[in-house]
Amino acid sequence: MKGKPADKKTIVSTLERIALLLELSGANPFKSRAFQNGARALQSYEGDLAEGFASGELKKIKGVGKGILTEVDTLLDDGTSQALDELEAVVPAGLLEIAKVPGLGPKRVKTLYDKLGIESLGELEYACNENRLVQLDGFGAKTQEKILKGIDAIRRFSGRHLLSDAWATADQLLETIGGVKGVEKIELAGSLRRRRETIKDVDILVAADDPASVHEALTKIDGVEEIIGSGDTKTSVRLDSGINVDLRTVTTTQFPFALHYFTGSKEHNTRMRQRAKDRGLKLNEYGLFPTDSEESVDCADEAAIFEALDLHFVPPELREDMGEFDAAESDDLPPLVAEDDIRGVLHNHSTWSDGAHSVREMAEAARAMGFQYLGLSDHSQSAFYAHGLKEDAILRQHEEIDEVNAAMDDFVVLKGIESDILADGSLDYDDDVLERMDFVVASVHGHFGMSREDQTKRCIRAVQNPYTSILGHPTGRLLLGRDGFDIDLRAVIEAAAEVDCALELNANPHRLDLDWRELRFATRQGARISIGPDAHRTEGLSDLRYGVAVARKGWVQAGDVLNALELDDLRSWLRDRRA
DNA sequence: GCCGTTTTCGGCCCGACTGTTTTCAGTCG
Repeated sequence: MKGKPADKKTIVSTLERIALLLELSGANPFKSRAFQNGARALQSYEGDLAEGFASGELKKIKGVGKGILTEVDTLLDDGTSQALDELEAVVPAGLLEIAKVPGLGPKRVKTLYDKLGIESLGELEYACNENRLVQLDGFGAKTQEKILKGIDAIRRFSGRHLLSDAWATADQLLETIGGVKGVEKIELAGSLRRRRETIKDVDILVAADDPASVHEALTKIDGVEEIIGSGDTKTSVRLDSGINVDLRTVTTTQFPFALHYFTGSKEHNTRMRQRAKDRGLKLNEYGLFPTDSEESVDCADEAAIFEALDLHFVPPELREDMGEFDAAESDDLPPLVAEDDIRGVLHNHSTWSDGAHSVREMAEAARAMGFQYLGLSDHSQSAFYAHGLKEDAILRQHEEIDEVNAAMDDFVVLKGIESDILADGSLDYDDDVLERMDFVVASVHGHFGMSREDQTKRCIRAVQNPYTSILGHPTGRLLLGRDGFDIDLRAVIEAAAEVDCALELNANPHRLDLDWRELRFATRQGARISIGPDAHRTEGLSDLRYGVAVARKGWVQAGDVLNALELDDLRSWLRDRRA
């Protein structure tokens, strides 16, 4: 069936789908991995895939060979993939769902399908209730019970959690378990330490004299709903919030190796191990071993492990095998932005639109956090749902801001607006109103369903408007809720960089938009990033920490961040932008 | 399927835990 050309995202996800289907079809597992690797390699390819294919650049990428290029070719041409079509003809779609049940991998999913004809979650549940799994080789009563629980959990929880929720849970656990007698070291590991935007489970690593008491402490914590598993070195529990916690114990000597290992990512670890192997060493969670030796190389901390493999220290946020090895080899790792670098915040709401606190309350809270300025950007007139401001309300709000400013000599409230970007890409007020603003955040709040082409044009027009200081939450996504709207994001980023319009990294934990994967592209184009809390109450200001965390993950430096500027520098930047 | 300053064939990261076994396969991270 002829279709339209696939974009990069579709091509990457198609290759990943092929990899999973290959596993489920019982093919050579290395073939499946090859497709996974190929998908990853293309994902991190900076250029345009169609151009790269035409010029022969894609052929040079490690992990992309003849077989994968064949699929890419047809996907680029008409969006089809013969490999995918053939696999989908053989493997029922429901098996992909079933593979998400904890404890069920490709082998068992295949067994269930081959022996019992199970090809959907519902059928699986029915078969468990009919006690039909126990008759199969390798299955037993406990497995059946576990699968039923897994199906239930999938339905109750998406299985993933916001960075903010997982982080808050982890902070509490670190305090409680860190207080257990005999605990020498305790650290967060896993995707939470890497600051991924959503988290599957909280990983905690402990070095302790008496591991058993540490494991016991976790199982006794308030809010433990189920103990999933418990051994000498690992305990897993599910909290009533639905968050899973994995606790591992090691010795003090092993700690740095285990911390690195359990921090991941899996892809980063694979590269590290290969790198160790290339140097005649074996790396695992217990140490770094020369060939034929039981004695590990001595490493006091993670930095020493990197050093032993001729690398500079890679901050956890960057460990995604997305360029950190090249940078760590050549000492090109950037100094990442830190919370201390932030001088103020530029996207906030007050009671004038849909916020919960007044101008003065927001200002005092921001000042107490050590900021120099607060940019107030209430909603614009088209945003009826959020009590957007008409022109006369803007005038009155500005009077109130002047009063608040007059009462503070070491802090400034900047006059801004979060202007809806209308369907045609224009802003929500006439120029003479925008002229009165210190800054403008322009955001899409409606017409999400426009075509990719029109949406792209719309946002490019908005960033090219000299009154637009910042493009707000550029994709409109809500994590675990809805995908961003269809848009050629890179084209918008390039357009913004061209005219020096800043891009927002919205720090609200539900958004974290711009995505960290795009931040590096944006800063390379020279675009400024505004880390905005989008606070609707004073407490919301502290969401900034999630924004900074994700900015770090996107290789952002203080010099890239608009609101790391001192007030005077920010003001002149805003003036220049408009000029 | 991909890769190769020992290779065009024969590898492809490694270990813990679980549940099923009676020495191990499958799953997970």
